[in-house]
Amino acid sequence: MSFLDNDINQHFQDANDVIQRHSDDPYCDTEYKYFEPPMRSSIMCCYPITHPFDVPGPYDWNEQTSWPHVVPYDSLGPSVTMDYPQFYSIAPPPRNGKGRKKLRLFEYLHEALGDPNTADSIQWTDRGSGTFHFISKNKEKLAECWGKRKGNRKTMTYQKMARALRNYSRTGEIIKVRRKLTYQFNPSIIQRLGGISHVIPPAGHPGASHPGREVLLHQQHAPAEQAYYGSAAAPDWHSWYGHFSLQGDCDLSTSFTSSTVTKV
DNA sequence: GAGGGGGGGAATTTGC
DNA sequence: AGCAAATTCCCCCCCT
Repeated sequence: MSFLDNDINQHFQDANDVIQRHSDDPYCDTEYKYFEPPMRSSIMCCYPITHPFDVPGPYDWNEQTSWPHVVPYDSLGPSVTMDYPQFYSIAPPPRNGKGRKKLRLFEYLHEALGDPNTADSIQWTDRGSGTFHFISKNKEKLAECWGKRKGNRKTMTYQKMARALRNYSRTGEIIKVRRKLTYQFNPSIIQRLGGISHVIPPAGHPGASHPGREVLLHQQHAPAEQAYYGSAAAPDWHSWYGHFSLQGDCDLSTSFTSSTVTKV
């Protein structure tokens, strides 16, 4: 168990505790829906998985050619234009909540991704790989909503929210995908938040135990889709990370070869 | 050149 | 009080 995993485990143990305590709260409560963590069942209902191994995951550590293609950015449904005014009617959060951990941004984003009401602001690009993107038109609304939920003094903007997201690159909780407004969750984050990413780096896998390495994935056909780390030290779960790309721009099975990965 | 998106340094604020 | 996380401000770069 890596240092990162221990830390994340602690966070999610706490989150689960809270979820258990509030399991009677209706997730569909529009006024306070973002005050409380979503019910586990609510999250899971978004991911109709009956068995974790029924669904091929993108993070098969041994079979690099087995990853499914992902949803093309351009093929996103018409939901991006849907209007859900209730989503933004969110009151400030209660201060000094006792026995409750601070809501993390990635938790909020994951929550938003599981809520159809936020589909006009944030959507899964590929749920299986934990990749999501913001809708340019409404990303500021989501950011504003996040700021309100946190009770910030000033209005949250996408730029500021993105700054926080970039900080996640250092911890590896979320990394930036080299595509506009697109980010990717660490699979362990997805799994613990109730997602479908079921593949966990094996105990002996470098991604589970050696933080600090950096990787730059050079993909032959679609450099614009590269996932990459910046200069900051990032955890080395780059195997799952580097494996990701987007259908239509890059063929995973052909692009990810030993010769295409450069360790910086 | 303008605008949007992205990256990051640094200081500050906030909550645990 | 100390720390982690997030916020805020700022500047810069790249791309279209």
